[in-house]
Amino acid sequence: MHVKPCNYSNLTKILLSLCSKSKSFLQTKQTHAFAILHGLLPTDISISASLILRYSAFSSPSTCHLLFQQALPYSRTPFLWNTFIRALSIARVKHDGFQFHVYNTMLRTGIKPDVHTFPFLLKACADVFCFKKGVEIHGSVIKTGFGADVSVGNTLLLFYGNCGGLRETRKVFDEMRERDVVSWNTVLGVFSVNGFYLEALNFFSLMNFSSGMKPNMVTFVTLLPVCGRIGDKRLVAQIHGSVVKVGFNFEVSIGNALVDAYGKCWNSDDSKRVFDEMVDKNGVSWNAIITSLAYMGLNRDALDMFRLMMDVGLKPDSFTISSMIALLVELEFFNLAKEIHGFSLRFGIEHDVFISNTLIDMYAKSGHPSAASNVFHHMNVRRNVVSWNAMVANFAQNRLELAAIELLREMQAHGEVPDSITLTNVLPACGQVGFLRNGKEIHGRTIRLGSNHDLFVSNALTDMYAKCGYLNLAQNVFNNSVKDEISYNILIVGYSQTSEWTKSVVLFSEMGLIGLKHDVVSFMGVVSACANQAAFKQGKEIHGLAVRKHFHTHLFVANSLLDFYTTCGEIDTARKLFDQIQHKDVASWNTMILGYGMLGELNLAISFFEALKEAGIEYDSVSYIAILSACSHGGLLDEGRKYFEAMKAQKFKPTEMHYACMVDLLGRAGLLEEAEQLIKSLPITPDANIWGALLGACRIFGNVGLGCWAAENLFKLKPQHAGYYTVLSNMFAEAGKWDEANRVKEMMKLRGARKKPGCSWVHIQDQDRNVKMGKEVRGSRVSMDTLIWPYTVSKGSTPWHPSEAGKEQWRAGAHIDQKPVPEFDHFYYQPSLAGLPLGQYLMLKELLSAQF
DNA sequence: GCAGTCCAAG
Repeated sequence: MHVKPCNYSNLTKILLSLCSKSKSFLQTKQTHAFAILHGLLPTDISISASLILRYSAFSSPSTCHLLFQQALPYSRTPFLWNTFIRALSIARVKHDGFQFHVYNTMLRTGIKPDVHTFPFLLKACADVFCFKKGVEIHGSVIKTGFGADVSVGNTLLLFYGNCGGLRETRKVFDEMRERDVVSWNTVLGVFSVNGFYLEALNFFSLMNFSSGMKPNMVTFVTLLPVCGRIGDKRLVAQIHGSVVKVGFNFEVSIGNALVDAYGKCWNSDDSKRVFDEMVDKNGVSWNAIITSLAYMGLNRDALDMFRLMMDVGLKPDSFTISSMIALLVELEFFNLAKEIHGFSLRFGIEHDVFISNTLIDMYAKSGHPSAASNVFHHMNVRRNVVSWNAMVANFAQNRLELAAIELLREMQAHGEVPDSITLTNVLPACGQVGFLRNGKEIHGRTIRLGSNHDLFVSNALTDMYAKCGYLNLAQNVFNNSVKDEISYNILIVGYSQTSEWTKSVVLFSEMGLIGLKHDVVSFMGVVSACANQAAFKQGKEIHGLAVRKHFHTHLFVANSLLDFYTTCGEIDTARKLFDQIQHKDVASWNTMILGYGMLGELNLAISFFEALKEAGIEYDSVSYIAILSACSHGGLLDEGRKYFEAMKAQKFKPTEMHYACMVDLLGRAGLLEEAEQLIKSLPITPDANIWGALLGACRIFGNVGLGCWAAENLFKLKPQHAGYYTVLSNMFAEAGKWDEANRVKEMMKLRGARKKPGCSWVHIQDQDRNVKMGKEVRGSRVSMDTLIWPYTVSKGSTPWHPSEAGKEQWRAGAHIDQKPVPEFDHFYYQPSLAGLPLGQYLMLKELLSAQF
């Protein structure tokens, strides 16, 4: 048998081509060692070049550099230089523009660039959006006379197209001496990726009908996504016709593009038909049909198609896996998504930036922020901007706002440039914690980035300002942007919690007038606006509208209505609505408990709380706030203590709000010392609500000493809050200590604390009357958000009253002239429970009022 | 040359 003499050079080349197919780092390293062992490396430049390219695929620019340096100087031909430049681009050496340094070194060494050098350099510029460098290289192209070369011209087109200079692209195209089909396709692609879809279509007809250039397959593959983007079914069908005419319809890539394009214009029948009729199918075809179905919202069909793909015995690739996980996250099938991830591990395709990104998203959306971080930190592929964005979203959506804001800094330190999606992700975090300064900074950035007119961005900005309590700034962004339903909802909800609540109602009706549809959030916002101000008439009208439009059955809207009727004192109506809600959630129950507590129906409050425990609904810490506040309203000391102990015995950790309730409960029962002890032994720093409760109690019982202590702490926390000064001053006055009383008033003036005039809307016998607050309001419906303390008189249970002296004064109405009504944001007066936990809302309010 | 990941109101 004749054995061919072994040619190690050829063998290495074969091995390298195998490495290219298997994409195995280990094999590449083994081949590298093999080449060194057989003395091929410093001399054989074709092997050096191949290895450099192989390593570039694993983002190892340093190894590429080493291989290049090891190559003997005389063997460094333009070919090797070009390969090195190209490898650096593939390895994505972005930050330092090392390619250009290499190019300059090449020129200095006396090597003349050849016809391949410029395309590689221009491609590098296009990839890293380096406009200045590209223009410079364009200059060298002209100087060296390579401008006439069609492939150089084509990369120039690509460069100018990528870096956004559409005018320049056209100019280069028009000035090209020679054009081939690639030139036409490149411009077509440039139009397509930059969103100039109509221009792309015009350009295609120019090519097809006027230039005499015959479109090739690439032309159609580039054109079809454009048709899909435009969403024109007839256009896709037309292109489909042309494709059939020139006989490209049996090509896999054309079939794939057709499946996708039909899907994008919501033509599921033709999308499926093209897929079924494809003679040749590859993985892309299956991915295309799966993503098309998912795009059209046919999630179940997409899932079935994935199963079919597995049944046929096709191996899913990273495209399949990432889109399947995204699909399952959308369906909230988190367990199934994890299973699919397991699949990908088995197939060894988890090292993909797309898969990692979807995994981050999956864990974030399923409420496992640390698992998401874990994926992020252990990614063994290069993170891209989407990875960072997903992480920012992970933090922002899982109540780790500070981490989200911090990550924005960190990503820049890692050389990643935030895009408009990053900013839309951080903005909610800024709003959530009331970081106005950071929010404004980001606003500035969006303007510099030119993305402030992006609907997502402008909505996020509006929301951020609204959440920070700057409705004027929110309105400003709103006025200067395009608006959709969400923009309106943001402002409706934003105004609903303020004194300008009527703007919510105005925006609500304006929405209808300009043809935008109200949705659940619009109704929720406007009802809660009415609830906050006890605007009974408007609220009832909107309730009527909600019924007509069938929104009243939606849980969130129903909860807002409950809140509305309870704050308006219409507890019986609230009860009727409550009974009609089919699937009540914990907020529905909490609202009722708080409502009954507020109106002094203590037995009902307690029986509702007990019923909630029985109902099999997971009650939360807000439920305890509601029942504790009911107990303190009714002076039910023992019950309150019992519930507080029961709560601690469970998994609930008492928050500031719970302690405030307890201080209030003890204080009103006259157990001021015990309240004092409780505050001193707190495991947390007492907040304004806790001190406020103590101050209120001291005021009732005329305990000036303790009251001073509470007030001092309040002054530290909220120096601008007029209410606290007033209460303290009045306490001194009642104790006959006029000097001290005046001193407190002086202090208040000095610190610039302003009092706000108070007034309350009382509805008596369906008549709206604006009355001065403080009158006996027995049996009427009262909005209590401006009262100093809740003054409720109930039938049926033991009424609780302020101290006799205080009561007398109250009855006489003497305080109306003497005492300004302080704005006192104690939690009783903010009974907005709809949808979200009260505690959180108040914490936010607290943060919002903090000075920056 | 085709396909996939991240974003706003509650």
